[in-house]
Amino acid sequence: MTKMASTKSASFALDASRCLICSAKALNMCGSLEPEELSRLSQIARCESFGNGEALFHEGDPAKTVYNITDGAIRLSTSLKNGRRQVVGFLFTGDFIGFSDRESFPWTGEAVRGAKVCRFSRADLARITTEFPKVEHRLLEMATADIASAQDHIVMLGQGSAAEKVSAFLLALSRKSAKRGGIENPVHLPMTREDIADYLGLAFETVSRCFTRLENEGLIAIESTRVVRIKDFEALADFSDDE
Amino acid sequence: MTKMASTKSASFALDASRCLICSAKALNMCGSLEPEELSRLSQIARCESFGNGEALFHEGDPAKTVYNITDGAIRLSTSLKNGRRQVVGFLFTGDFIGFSDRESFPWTGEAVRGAKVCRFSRADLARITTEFPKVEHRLLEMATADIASAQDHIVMLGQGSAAEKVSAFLLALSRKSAKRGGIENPVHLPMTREDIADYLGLAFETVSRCFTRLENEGLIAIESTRVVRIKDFEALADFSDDE
DNA sequence: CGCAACATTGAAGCTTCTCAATTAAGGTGG
DNA sequence: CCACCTTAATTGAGAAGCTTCAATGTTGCG
Repeated sequence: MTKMASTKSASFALDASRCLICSAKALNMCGSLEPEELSRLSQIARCESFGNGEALFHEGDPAKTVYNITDGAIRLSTSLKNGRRQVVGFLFTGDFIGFSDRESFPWTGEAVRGAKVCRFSRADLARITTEFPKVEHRLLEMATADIASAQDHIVMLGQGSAAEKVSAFLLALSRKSAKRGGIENPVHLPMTREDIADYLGLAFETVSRCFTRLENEGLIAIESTRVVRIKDFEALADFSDDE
Repeated sequence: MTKMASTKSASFALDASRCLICSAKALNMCGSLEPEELSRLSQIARCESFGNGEALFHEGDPAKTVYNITDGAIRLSTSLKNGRRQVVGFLFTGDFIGFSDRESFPWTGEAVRGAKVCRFSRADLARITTEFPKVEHRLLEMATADIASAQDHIVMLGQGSAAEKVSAFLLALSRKSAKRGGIENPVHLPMTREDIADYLGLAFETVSRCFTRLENEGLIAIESTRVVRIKDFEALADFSDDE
């Protein structure tokens, strides 16, 4: 793993436009935060950057901080005694890291090909949520979205063949990208085949074979290793929980 | 499915001792609710009972209500086009149903061998959370627990052999029972082998074979179809993510 | 340019699924 | 209370799919 000591706590300004807790745009859903609330959030936030594969925190570290991703992608994973790894989730711009009731992080968080985050001290955030109920309301909304995402993951893992899982994964990535304002169709895959395999509970060779097969069947086009164009959304969707 | 028209909206009193939102005991974790808050919650709650296999709501129904389980177990599941079913979760006394940002329920909720719930109108609850931030704080805690539970489920689904999944499932059931004040060891299984299979992404025959094998290896004793005694916690735990 | 990490492809083996038959359990009505 | 009928659970054998082991090809970074 490339370990670049690239943490930059130097940038003081909170990138509010990309930080979902603070973003006025995101908060339109539930009424916007007052300037005072935004200001208080800015005071406790610290922006950091992480390089390719660099860890934000490790499984078991005391969970004193939470994060809001402002750019890039983060991989949450746990490793099991047998040496295997389960990727619990991929998080993208706008997503929140830190919904856990435990003293220490239940997963390792690593940047997938570079990422920027806003870091909050859990204690600071707790003080602010007590003071400003709207912030807590926003957190509950984000936790609810997290639950939906985990349940989608459960359905992906539990049902169907390897090819169905990979199809569902591609469609989910596409959908999530569109939802955060990115492009829908040439799907960009920041993660490796092994990451995808550990997310879907498959061997990485199997994932690779599924990509090849989906391309041969004309459902996708592998434009490059990390860019996949969906050629037939409906067929892929049917495939992902039909055949 | 046995369809008993057993819904009893007749009982007006809120069983606060078993309703985690309202339970003073549960709220000790985060400071207790004021009598006024409890009273308001009681006003909007309605207690209902459901018989064996009876549905509280179906996938796609407008999600106008949320529930808090006061007795029994509920199975949340989605069915896929190919006819297969994924059980997204089993919920027990104290658990909350309704963390979803969608207009309609993303899953079907059914009683597993009889259950009692407190039903709340989502709109009523929203009014109360606006008025009483402590209630929202409590909801966030419950949502966080839900996320942890979903992630445990993800790890169970993604990793290991069928026997490892079944071992992990038994240990998780035991732990959850102990956590809500029930017995830890002879694990009671309210659900069928098929329910377990659909939860773990296996065929029900495979689940059955795993029970038999775990018994033959001396790790468990099947006291009856629905009661399993764990004879060797450590071996089962090692087994569940080692071998 | 060269090395190291990532990805693809092939073949053999093994786990799980599917299909099928049998046994056990649970609930209903006589 | 027992017999019956339906549902649930167990067990077996064969087929399918995934994983593992192994080799080769590709990409990207220093």
